[in-house]
Amino acid sequence: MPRTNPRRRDALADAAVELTAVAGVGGVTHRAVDRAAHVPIGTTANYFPSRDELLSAAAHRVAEVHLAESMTATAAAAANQAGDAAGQLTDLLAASLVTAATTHRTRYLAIYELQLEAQRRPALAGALAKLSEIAEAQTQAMHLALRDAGAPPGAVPLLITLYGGALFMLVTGPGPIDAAVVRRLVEAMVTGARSTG
Amino acid sequence: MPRTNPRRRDALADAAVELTAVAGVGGVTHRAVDRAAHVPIGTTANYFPSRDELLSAAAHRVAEVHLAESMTATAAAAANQAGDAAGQLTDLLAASLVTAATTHRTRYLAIYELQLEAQRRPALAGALAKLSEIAEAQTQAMHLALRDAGAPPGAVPLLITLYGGALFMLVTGPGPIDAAVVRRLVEAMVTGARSTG
DNA sequence: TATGTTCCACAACAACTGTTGTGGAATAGG
DNA sequence: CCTATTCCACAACAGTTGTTGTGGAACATA
Repeated sequence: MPRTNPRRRDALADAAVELTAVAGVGGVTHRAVDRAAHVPIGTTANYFPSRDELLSAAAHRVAEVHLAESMTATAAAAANQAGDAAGQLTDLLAASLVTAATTHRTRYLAIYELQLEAQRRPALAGALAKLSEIAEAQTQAMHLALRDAGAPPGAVPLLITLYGGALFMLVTGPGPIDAAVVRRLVEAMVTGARSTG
Repeated sequence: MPRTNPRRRDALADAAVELTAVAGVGGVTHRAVDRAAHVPIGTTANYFPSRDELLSAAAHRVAEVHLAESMTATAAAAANQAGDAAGQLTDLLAASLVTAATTHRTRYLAIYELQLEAQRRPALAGALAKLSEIAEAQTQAMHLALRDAGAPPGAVPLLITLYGGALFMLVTGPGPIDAAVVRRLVEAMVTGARSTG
């Protein structure tokens, strides 16, 4: 059985993720990953014998990296907790949106590519499901902030949907990211979510 | 020069759009379109000599069909105009979201596929730009309704972004479309957009 | 050192791709 | 009926794909 060296595995999966973003799902082939990762032709095919496994590995990897990064981000956000809950939530989400749409833009492009491919590839859908779980678990702070701000239950999943949708529009949209525009967007999202009955 | 019979052209482009939705951009090949449209192998290659032209034709076609349909929808919506502007807008958007995410789901899947492919295919980006123009022109009624409801300028593009993002989440999300959830989503969007300063 | 096991580089396969060219059918003009 | 032009079905090309198999290197164990 192949696929044994964990370091190589992750490196190949990372290369696959990057390839997904810059070349699309269609550009993710065993040989293309080999070239991108500067390993001999055939290596990727040894670690991920089928294309399903290759794409699922990319999905798992992107979830793994995302989880690792968001844990530190949450810790930092939890550090400063004072006053105006809704305002803090707005600040947090606006900053999060901007960095997601700029610094991590290629990562989300890859995620969207995989998300669409998952429509016709059940194994990929399973791998991507973990990403949604992360997003939900990630919003414990959001729960508290909204509860403090007097929002009804059900406001959190609503906010998550609005946030995720806005991120897609920003990432795939034409223009550069305008922080002021993002700020207004988040204000509208939070206000709207709080007002829901 | 090929590509002459307009009816055949549209039929091939339609087949390309459907293929984009069910097989992804990567599945849209000359021969695959031939098979899907039940025409002899080689036909699509005669009408759209390069892959760029083929995908761009699919984008143009999806915009064309979308425009034709949305014009009748707008006419119907403009028919009943009375009272409570914001409430009417909410009704209109909620109904629009539901049909977009259910009846026209495959169309939007195709659009998202093409949108991502356009990131690395300038010709496609140009073809898709017309879709955004349609969406903006489509919102004259939205402008009026929001103005009547005392919303600030800039609320309309904000609402369009929220709407487009929510549609993506609904179309690519796992579960079926729940009309009540969509309703709450739209209420939050409209409330949020109106409150923006 | 001998041995068994893990890992990997490479070859080979059939199938599919985009693109281009060509010959003939269909059609229109006279 | 003849001719010229438009349209299209098909063949051929070199290249790439997923997948599988194989032989040997590297390694640990004894």
